[in-house]
Amino acid sequence: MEKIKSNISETAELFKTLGDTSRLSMVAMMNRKECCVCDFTECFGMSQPAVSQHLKKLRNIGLVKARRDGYWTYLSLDEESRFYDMVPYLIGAIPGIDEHVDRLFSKCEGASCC
Amino acid sequence: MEKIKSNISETAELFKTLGDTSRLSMVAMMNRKECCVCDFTECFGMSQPAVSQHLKKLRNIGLVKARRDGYWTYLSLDEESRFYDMVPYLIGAIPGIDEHVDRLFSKCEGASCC
DNA sequence: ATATTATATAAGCGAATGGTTATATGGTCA
DNA sequence: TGACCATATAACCATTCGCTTATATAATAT
Repeated sequence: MEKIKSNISETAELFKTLGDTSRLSMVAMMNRKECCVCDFTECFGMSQPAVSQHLKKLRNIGLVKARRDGYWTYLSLDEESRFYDMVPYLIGAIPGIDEHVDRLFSKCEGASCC
Repeated sequence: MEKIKSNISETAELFKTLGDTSRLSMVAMMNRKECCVCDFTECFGMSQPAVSQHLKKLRNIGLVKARRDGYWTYLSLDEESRFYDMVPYLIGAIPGIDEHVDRLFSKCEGASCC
């Protein structure tokens, strides 16, 4: 009974978290491959703390996990997440998403991790 | 090019709008059948202006349309909306949604439109 | 006309959001 | 050790959110 209610609010929380252009784009990128924090700062032209705070929200709902390797931290969709299976559909529903993600990745060729 | 970007932000806007438990529940109810404003005030125990403002957001993104009949205004998902086809999937992805919507509808039996 | 009913809008308020700059953390390398 | 790098966190600020109360609007009904 209460579990149902919490399912609703958890799903609402997912949508809320995806309801930001930057985070939605990040998830779209991670839906294609693992990404480095510096990829995001590079291709969004966004400050490092801003990226870090967006990623924190994505980690907080369990959608994204982090892996550290030397200097860099790599982010990817967490296949343990209850939302994991929804992501490809949600992202796939965005018209022109493939071109958008292409363009974003082409912008982060200068990122320090590359 | 710019069109793609706007697709992203429009989709983000959709998620943001659905990222609220009340609005998500309203959409889940309308996904089953047309609803009256007073249904919502009744089953959410929410004030009339609060409901009205939530509905305005749903109408602003074109997801919901209104039909007036005498005293009452009836709301439903707008089949003209670019998001219309996504709704059943998005709602269907919420665990236990059917029971939740059942419970909500059972709460609005006292609504003035009935 | 006037009263009544459902709904919309306006104004105000506390809380949350998303950015900023400054600083802390923690791994790497000389 | 100490300097350096990527990332996280803290503190702050302007804007947005979601509610409230009060009032406006528009369709009945008497």
